[in-house]
Formats: sequence, structure tokens, C-alpha cells
Amino acid sequence: MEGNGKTRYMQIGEVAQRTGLTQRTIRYYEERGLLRPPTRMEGGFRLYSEEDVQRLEQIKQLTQLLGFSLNEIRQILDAAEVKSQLRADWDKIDPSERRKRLLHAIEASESQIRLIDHKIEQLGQLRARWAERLERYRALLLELDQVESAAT
Amino acid sequence: MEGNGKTRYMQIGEVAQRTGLTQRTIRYYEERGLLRPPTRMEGGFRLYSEEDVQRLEQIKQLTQLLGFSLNEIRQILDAAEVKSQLRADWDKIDPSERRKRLLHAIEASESQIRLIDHKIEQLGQLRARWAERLERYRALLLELDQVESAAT
DNA sequence: TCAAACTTTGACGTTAACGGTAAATTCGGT
DNA sequence: ACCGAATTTACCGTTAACGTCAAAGTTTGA
Repeated sequence: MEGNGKTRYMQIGEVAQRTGLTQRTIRYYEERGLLRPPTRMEGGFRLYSEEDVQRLEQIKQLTQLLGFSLNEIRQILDAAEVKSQLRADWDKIDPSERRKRLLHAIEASESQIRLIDHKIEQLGQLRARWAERLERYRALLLELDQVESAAT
Repeated sequence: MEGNGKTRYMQIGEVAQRTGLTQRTIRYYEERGLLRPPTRMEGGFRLYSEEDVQRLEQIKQLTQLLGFSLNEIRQILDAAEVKSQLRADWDKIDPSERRKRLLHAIEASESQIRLIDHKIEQLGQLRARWAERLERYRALLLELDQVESAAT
């Protein structure tokens, strides 16, 4: 499984291109143990395999799933305050202005919901992958138990 | 709505107690614009309202939703590699060891899935709150339009 | 064999999100 | 008026997750 003649090796530049990560980030991931230290050329240049690229793409997905910095949270909550903005001088403004504010509030809410849905979807995909794995393990376990019980 | 006689004011210490955040963190959130600068006593002590506490709890929820540091991602991926670990010397080990490894892999997968489910649930709650808001706005808009069309 | 392009390590810089501490005020009770 | 507890601002420290830059070494193609 390791000595596959078909394996193409890439240098860090190409990997960076393909993954959209910087070379620094790739090395950093290796440093932090997220990526297994790749093989090297004689002179020390790193050589990455397709597997490595896939792994990097997984890492990327997961970091994006991270989301929500304090800044983003502020934006979310600020959008929530469109509510009080709406209510503010509600009685003192004319209907067309009211309409405008309402539309704005609706826009903001919809945008937030879309953002949340996106994150939920990503998490759902992640969950599906794990569930699939889990099923495979369970099947294996069953198989094992059957063999054993048949032997006794 | 502002000059409510019933409003109880708390100092930062009590708020910290109630929210489980540190005073430092609370001030930091104010500094970063996440929390509106509270009213002050004559001498400058901050006075918080119930609303402020609620807001802080929202912020807390959202920051927890953040999850996934690189360390956690590594754990996730490492758990994923239980897969290759499993496969490693599969043929050279005896059935009881196989069973043990399988059980371990299953445990790990289940744990990951629970974690993901928890995050999904939190996001779901957040989504529900936004959806509710959105509905209210839409209802208001309808109301507004009806009034207007009746007037013309 | 030589230059241009690429890569390596190392070191320092930066931003976010706080933690901790100190020195000075302020508050609440007596 | 006074004391102890709580709070204020200010500033320095820290960790994570990279960015940036420099000096030196490596590859490759002509």
C-alpha cells in the first residue's frame, strides 16, 4: 500500500497552489502534528503525496467550520439589534420609512439564517462521514463475533 | 421601556458570578463593542441590567459554538486514523486484540458523533430564534401593506 | 556549469482573546 | 470619618495561528 509505483510526488509550492493554503501554513500544520512529516528529496525538499493533499483539504474544511470570531459574533448580535432599531422611533416615522426598516431587518435575518444553515450543512456532512465509519466498524465487529461463536 | 422602575442594577462582580465569565472578559467584550457600555455610578462603577446579562449569555453561547481549535481538529483526524491503525497489522494479531481495537475505534467514532450532534443542536436553536424573528418581521410587513392598500 | 526559480530553517511580527497584577478610587457600613 | 471589600484604568504577559523576511542551500533546464 505504500510502495505504489503510481504515486506522484509534489513539492510544497504545488501543494500550496492546489489547496489554497500558504507554504507557511502547510509547514505549520506539520509542526503541530496535523500533517505527517512528508518524505524528502536528497537535498531536503519536502515531497507530498495525493494523500497528503487530501488530508490538508480535510483540515481546511474543519478550520472553516470553526467560524465565529468575536467580530462575527458582534455582527450577529448587531443584526439582532435591528430589532430595537426598528422599534426605536417607530411611532414618529412615516410608513414608507417603516417599510424600509422592516425590509432591512428581514434581509439581515435571512442572511444570518443562510449562514447558520451553511454551517449546519457542513456539520451534517462531517457527521455522515463519521456515521459511515461507525457502521463499518460495527459490521466488522459483528463478523468477528460470528466467526468466534462459530468456532466454539 | 427604558425608565422602568423595576430594573435591578448589578455591579460587575455579580454579573461575573451569574454568567460565569470573568470581570476581565466582560470589560473586554465592552471594549470590543460586543456589549453596550453600561451606565455608571457617580464614582464610575459599572451598573448592569438584566438585559446585559442576557446579552452576555448569548455571547457566551456563541463563543462556545465556535469550537474546533487546531488541537481539536488534530484529535478528530487522529481519531479518524484509528482506521489505518486498525488495518495496520490486522493480519498478524489475534482475534481478541482485533476486538479490542475495534471497540476502541467504535468508542472514538461515537464520541465524535456526539460532539458534532451537540454543535448541530446548538446551531439549530440559534436558527430557530432567527426564524422566529423573521416571521415577526414578515407579519409586520404584511400588516403595513394591508393598511396602506386599504388607504388608497 | 551557471543562473533562475524554488525551498529550507530561523527568527521576529501580528492579531485575537483574554489572564494577571498594580496603583488608585469608590462604595457601603459603622 | 474611617475601614475593608469591590472596582477602575493601565499595562504587561500568553497562546494560537499564522505572516513576513532574510540568508543559505537545492533543483532544473539551457
